[in-house]
Amino acid sequence: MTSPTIPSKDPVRVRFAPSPTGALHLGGARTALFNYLFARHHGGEFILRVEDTDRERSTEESVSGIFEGMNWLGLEWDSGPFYQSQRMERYLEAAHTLLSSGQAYRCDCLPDDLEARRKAAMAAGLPPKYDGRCRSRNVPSDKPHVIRFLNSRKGNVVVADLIRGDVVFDAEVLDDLVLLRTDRTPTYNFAVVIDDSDMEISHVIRGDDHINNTPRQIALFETLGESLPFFAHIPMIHGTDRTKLSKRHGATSVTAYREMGYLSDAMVNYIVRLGWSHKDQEIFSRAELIEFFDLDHVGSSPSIFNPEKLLWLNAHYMKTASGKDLLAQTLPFLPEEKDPLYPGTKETGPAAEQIIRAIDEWKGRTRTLVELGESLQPFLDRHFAYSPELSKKGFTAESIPVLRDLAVRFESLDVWDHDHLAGVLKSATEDLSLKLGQVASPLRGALTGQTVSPGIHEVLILLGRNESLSRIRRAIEHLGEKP
RNA sequence: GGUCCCAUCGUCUAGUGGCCCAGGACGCUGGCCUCUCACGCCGGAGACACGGGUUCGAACCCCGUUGGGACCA
Repeated sequence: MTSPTIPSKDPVRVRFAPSPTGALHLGGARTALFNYLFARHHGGEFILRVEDTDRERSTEESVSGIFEGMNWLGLEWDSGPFYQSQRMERYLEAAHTLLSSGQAYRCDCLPDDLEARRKAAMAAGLPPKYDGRCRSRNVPSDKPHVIRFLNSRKGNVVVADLIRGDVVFDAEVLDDLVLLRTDRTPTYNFAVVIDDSDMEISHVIRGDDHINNTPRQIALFETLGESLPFFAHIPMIHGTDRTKLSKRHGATSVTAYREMGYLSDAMVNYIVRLGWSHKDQEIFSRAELIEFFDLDHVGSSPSIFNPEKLLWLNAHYMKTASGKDLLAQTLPFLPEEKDPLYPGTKETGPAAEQIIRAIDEWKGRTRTLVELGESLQPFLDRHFAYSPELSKKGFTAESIPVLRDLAVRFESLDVWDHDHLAGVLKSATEDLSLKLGQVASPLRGALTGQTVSPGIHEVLILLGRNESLSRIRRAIEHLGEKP
């Protein structure tokens, strides 16, 4: 790779320009993130532009989905959203300016004809591009027609890509591309160039699926007399089968990951490391990302989405977050409790403190908010069910004496804290000639209905004396009922 | 089919001619810790696609091959 002295074109103005034809997927989110970080790093401006000229495929749902995804990831834009659909007269005007200066012309070739001629050219071993028939035909403006760019570019067009180095295209393969369709709507390449130059974009950072469009756009910029932005084409994100990420690779929209219990910070940290690196560092705070991010360490080969690593990052962010910070994000993953142990489990509710403590005990053991929500269940609901796993682990009628013994000791314990509880368990263990596990395990079953939980002392504290005792009594009853 | 891009452990990557018989991370795996499950800690297996050059020296530079991908059709 050639080396990039990253030019500092001042001021830095970048844009994220999604087509609202679907949700914000991982690749789009990463493109948005790179643009955002580049802007923040250089103190520039991050512009959001919605490329919705394709009225057939663009939807309101997609637009709001994209905004929602960006908001969730914390990618705040500084200006926009601008909609191409609201700039139609601008494209029309620009096309007519080119027309009157002789840099564009009307063409009324029919699609079928074009196709036939293209095939003929291919058969003759020529490139299948537009043959320029209408260049000098002077098609009258009252006939249905498209407006074509009169491409007079000769030689090579080189894209001085900040990531790939010089990418050379032969101008011969460039077409007289359509600027305006018969229905007066602009084509993608035309609208993009008009917008990028009107918005004075300094750096075009986009997926490399657009690199083949770039020489056409450059030819347009030049004809328009506009200075070129810098281009940076970032590699794609592929699915496990190494093809472009799409629906068949499972969840692709970023908001789907929010619903699966992923944290925004984890998601951002994961996608930023796809194609970008900063030495050996894996974990980045938002501030570090802004401080370190630049284009010189963006790689040029495509990467494959790896859900395992995302999961690991999510677990990392969960265990390092405070229970307090996790509370609001966790609440949506708790079912509506019918008989909450802690009433008012709202963020500001009276039980918030209790929930936070439970989250703090659990967050290091679960990898997503969904798992966290499930794990919290026995602590929120006094009508939890006993897991079928329990009896396999020795939670049987034989546990009754141990539980009875513990109940007596707990009733007379004066201070309900970690040290005193540990003391009780220790003496019970010794008096009964058991191992700690043989006491803790049935107790865990009685208190949570589960075979796994945070440390047994923490569970006792979380539930408190009354709830702990009532659960122990209930367990004795439950086990006694067994034949 | 045409144009363009890409190529380091399974995956994300460090590496910009000597520091590399290639480092980190996820995953996998052996162990320690331990009341369960996690976490954490210590260890292990695991890669420079291939072939030619250039050079005293190449993962790094050049050419080709192969493989993959994107776009257009």
